[in-house]
Parts: sequence; C-alpha cells; structure tokens
Amino acid sequence: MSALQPVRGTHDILPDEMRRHRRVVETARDLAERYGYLEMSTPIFEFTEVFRRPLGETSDVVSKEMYSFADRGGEEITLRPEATAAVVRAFLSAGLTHDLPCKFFSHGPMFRYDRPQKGRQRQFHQINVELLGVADPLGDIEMIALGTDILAALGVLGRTQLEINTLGDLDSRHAYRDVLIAYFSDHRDKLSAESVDRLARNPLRILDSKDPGDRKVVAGAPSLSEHLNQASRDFFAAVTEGLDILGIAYRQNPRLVRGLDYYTHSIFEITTEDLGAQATVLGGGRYDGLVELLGGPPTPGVGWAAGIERLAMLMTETPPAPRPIAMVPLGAAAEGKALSIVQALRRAGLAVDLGFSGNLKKRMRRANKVGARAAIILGDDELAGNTATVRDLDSGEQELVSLDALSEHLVRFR
RNA sequence: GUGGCUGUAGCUCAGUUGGUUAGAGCACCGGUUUGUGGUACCGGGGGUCGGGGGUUCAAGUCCCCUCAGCCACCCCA
Repeated sequence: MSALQPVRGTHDILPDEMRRHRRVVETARDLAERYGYLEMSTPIFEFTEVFRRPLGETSDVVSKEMYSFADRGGEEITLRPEATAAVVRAFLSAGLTHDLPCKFFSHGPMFRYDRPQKGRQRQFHQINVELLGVADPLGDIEMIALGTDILAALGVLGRTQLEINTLGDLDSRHAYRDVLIAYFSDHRDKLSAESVDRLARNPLRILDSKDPGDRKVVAGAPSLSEHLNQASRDFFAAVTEGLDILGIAYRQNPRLVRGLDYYTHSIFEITTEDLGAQATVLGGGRYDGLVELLGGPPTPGVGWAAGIERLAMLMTETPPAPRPIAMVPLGAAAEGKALSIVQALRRAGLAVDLGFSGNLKKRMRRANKVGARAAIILGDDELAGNTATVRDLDSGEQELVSLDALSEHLVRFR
C-alpha cells in the first residue's frame, strides 16, 4: 500500500481540483499582467546558499523545513521553499540590475518539510509577484492593491482580512532588535521554553506568541513603533495613506512579524478564519536588503506570495469542465468515416469526444457522462445521404445535417 | 519535532457486551429499449475491515507497533 500512496504531505491534483488551481493562476496572471508584471519562472531547486543566506540561518524554514540534499556531483541543492530568493537570484543571474524596475509574476510548487495539516502540505503551490528597484512606498501600495484585486476577482476577498505592519528600515529594525533582546533577557525566567529559544533565534517572534505567560511579558515590552526613525515612520505613513486613497481596508497589527530575516518596512498578510490554523492566504513585504545579501548591488524590492491550495479552498465554485461534442458512429463503415470527421472538426477548433467502443446506447450514455453538449450520430442511413444526425443533448432536439455543413452547424455548440 | 482524534466497497457511512457467508446509499457495469443519453424499474461486480504483530476457541470489534489523514502547538502559503 505504501508504494501506492503519494509521499507524505504531497497530493495528486485531479481534473476537478486542477480547474480550481488553474482559475487561481489564470486570474492572478491576468491581473498581474494588467499591472505590468510579466510571467517568468525559475527552477524548482537551487544551490542551498540561495535560500540559506537571505532567509536567515535561524529562520524556521532554513533550520528545519528545507528539503536539502547533495546531488551526484556533490553540490548542495535545496528544493525551493519559497520564490522570492530564487527570483532575485534569477534577476541577478540575468544581469537585470540596470534595467529597473523589474516586475515579475510567477507560480509553481514549493517544498517545506512541515508536519502536514489541512491547508499545509510538503509540496504546495504559490503564485508570486516581485517588484525590484522601487524604493518608493508606491511600490508597496501597488503590490497590496494587486493582491486584493486578485482575491476580489476570485470572489474570496470578503472572507479575508488584510493586516499590515512595519519593521522599519534596517537601522530601525536592528536597533529595536537589540532593545528587545535586552528586555526579554531581563525577563527570561518568565518566558515559555519556546520563547527562550526564540530569544536566541528570532526575538521578534516572541511578540506574537500565544502563550499567556509570554503575553504578559510582551505587554510590557518596548514597542517597535517607538524605535522607528523618522524616515521609517514617514515611509509607513505613506503606505497606509495610499491604501486609504484606494479604499483598501486593512488593520494595523503591531505584533505582526514575519519569519524571514530579509523583510524591512512594510510587511503584510491576508488571513482568513475559514481555513483553521492555516490562516494566512497571502503574505509578503518589502525586502530592501535582500538583493545585496545575494551579492547584487543595493536594490530595493517588494513582493508577496499566496498559496494556491488555500485560495482554491476558499473558492466556492469549481469552474466547469469544458463540454465537448460527442461523435457516435454506428457500424464499421461509420467508424472509419467518423475518424476523419472528428479530426477535421478538432482542427476546426471544436472539442470532440470520440467514444472508443460500444453500441449506440453505450456511446450516448458516455456522451452524457462527459457532459457533451451535442452528439453527432453517424449510421448507415446518414452515410447514404452524406449527412449526420446532430442531437442537442440539452434539449433533446435533433436534425439531419449535411456533412459539408457540419462544422459550420456545430459552431453553436462550441 | 511534540500532543490528541480518526482509518470498514471508488465516495459518504452503518456494523450491537469480540461470535456464523461484513451491510446501506451514491458511483460503476448489465438489462427493461439489438438507431438514441440524462428519469424510472430490475439485476450484477466489487472489501487482505490502512499495514504488521499479539491476546483469544473466535478479532472489523481488545492490546502494541507502524503508515496516513485530521486537530492543536510550532510555523507559515
């Protein structure tokens, strides 16, 4: 049995589910292109360094969730756990640092060795947008606007909430981090074991701990907003102002901190209450230091990723499967003729389903099962007059059509 | 990685204090209609009871291990 089971945390996507995924990707691509973001894609694996450096050695992703291995040539390889670092690497590889701004849309599978749960898989899929070379808050605003537009187009925006926060620029962030470490170190004995661990790895994360004891300590902690320098405050004010102008609803959440080291200034998450513990549907932020971390020139960036599975779960409707026209030949002579007619119709742009065997009844049943809109019945009677019977499977009406006019006649069923 | 719940036909589930050949609905296949589907009626196929081990005269029912899903923690998409 185990060999017939997919690997833990991976899932096959069968046609019904695939159409939902496709709807997500196509909707996102469509809107991204309208915003000027062009589709590209990167390999699903990279040298491990591409992820290790920018995400931070102490991040959860790097410390325990990466699928890493040495390939046959001894190279340290990692299945990508996220898109941003890989896209930035591609941006640098292609030498696009003087061709700014760069606006990319991409989508594809990501891999994280997590414990699976509803809405959390080891291989999952993301849509992703990145904007490189724009230091202005307008970049953050456009990014968020694109995200909410996509959710709206998918019909799920109403069940989500946008939360934003700022980490400030690198100076502010580092200064605050030091203050936090000092504060939490003083209260170390009151922290949960997990938070003591966070103190060493990622002190900011203590701020959104759910542990009641931690919360008391956090309540007295110095706040990030007090440690922002003026430039950082102005930047964030400009972002929220832009969202206000666009009428995008958001909630400022001072305790929102994201796990990856490379974020600066705005960070945001779109969450839902309909997916259990996996509340985040879309997450991202500004990463002005990332390009440098990967060896490029100082280049600002903003981006986000959204989970395709999670968005698909929020969608209330499954896009319908395409409805073909069924070819139903009767008898050996008709079958031969049907083959060439089917091919001609397909070349003319029609979706045609050819039943492979069975009598009229069986083939009609199959036609119904595949959701055919119409059936072409081709028997000896029809062949004799160089015609075919075309039956509208929704109305039940049928008529005799000349084979010469068949393609034209069938266009109505496209 | 930690803790908890669950696992019977393709799907959703029922299976009494362990006790004869493990059931239903839906789906599937066939027939009623050998040139007509979707409705109706009749019939049929299909299950190593997730896997392995143990207790017992007897295990789908009890115990242990294991795998997977789900839930919470963690983390995020």
